[in-house]
Amino acid sequence: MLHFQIEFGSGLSVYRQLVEQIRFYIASGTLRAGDKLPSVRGLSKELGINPATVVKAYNILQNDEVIELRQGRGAFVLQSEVKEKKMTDAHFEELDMKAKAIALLASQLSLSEEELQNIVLTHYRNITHD
Amino acid sequence: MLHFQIEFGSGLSVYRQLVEQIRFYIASGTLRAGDKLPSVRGLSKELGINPATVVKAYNILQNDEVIELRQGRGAFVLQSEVKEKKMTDAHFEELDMKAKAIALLASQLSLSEEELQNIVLTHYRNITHD
DNA sequence: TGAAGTGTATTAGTGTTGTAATACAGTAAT
DNA sequence: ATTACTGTATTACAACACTAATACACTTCA
Repeated sequence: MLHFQIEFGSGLSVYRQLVEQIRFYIASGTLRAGDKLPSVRGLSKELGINPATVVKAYNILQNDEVIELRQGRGAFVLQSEVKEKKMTDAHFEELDMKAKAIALLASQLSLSEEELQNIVLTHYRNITHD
Repeated sequence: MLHFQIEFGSGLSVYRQLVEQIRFYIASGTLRAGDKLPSVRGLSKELGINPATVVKAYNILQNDEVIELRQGRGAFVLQSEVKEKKMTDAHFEELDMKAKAIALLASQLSLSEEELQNIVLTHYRNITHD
């Protein structure tokens, strides 16, 4: 059973969080090619958000050829492989900013170096190792 | 010389990015108590953003008692210590989401486990070690 | 056939975010 | 006093994010 976690005070819009999480599930192998995603109405009800918000997320993923939408059928995963991105300056800046943010949060929560490392690497291995 | 990096397509609003980066500079010791922040007009011009956006970021930080705004003088850092947060479920979810996002990005950019670990830990040590 | 489930589309309204232009008020240096 | 720097405040505007309600069209299954 798929589980989505939406943070409402995070500053990141709901549809972007959805896109990000679905991408992660595909990259980590939890969702594979051909798998069916939750229906627009079902997911919107489960998360307490508007159907149009789910539609927006699904449309973005369809546009990126990550999923396919079939009227009357549902939404289905197209790719199970991770598309690689070219390493650009912009990508590095993005990564660096995310790293700064997570390091700051971890320090504020008094996490040790090992705990922080553990959380990040667990997710990384989840994606790459499978 | 302070340097701010704003990502416009990131989905995170400009004022939030500013708040986040200033918090990081304070936590890492680059900015210390009593230090003067860039002026509203100066920073808005440097970053090519609207003065009101800088004002919004500064007001949030003032509200959190991180900086102090003095009319005619400028903006000054109040604290140089990092306020610790209690570890709540919400905080853990936030950390976990950030970890997922950074792990996914790193894998898409073909970064090795060591490279990812290096970037995150460098920032973490930058904050905690000083 | 009919019902229940899918995605699709439209319109309207609200709140947030950021821009733009302008004016006011306090501080510091000359 | 004057000048040039500070933060403060207001109003208007545009784009984005999300909600709400409604209707349409396709698919599946009993």
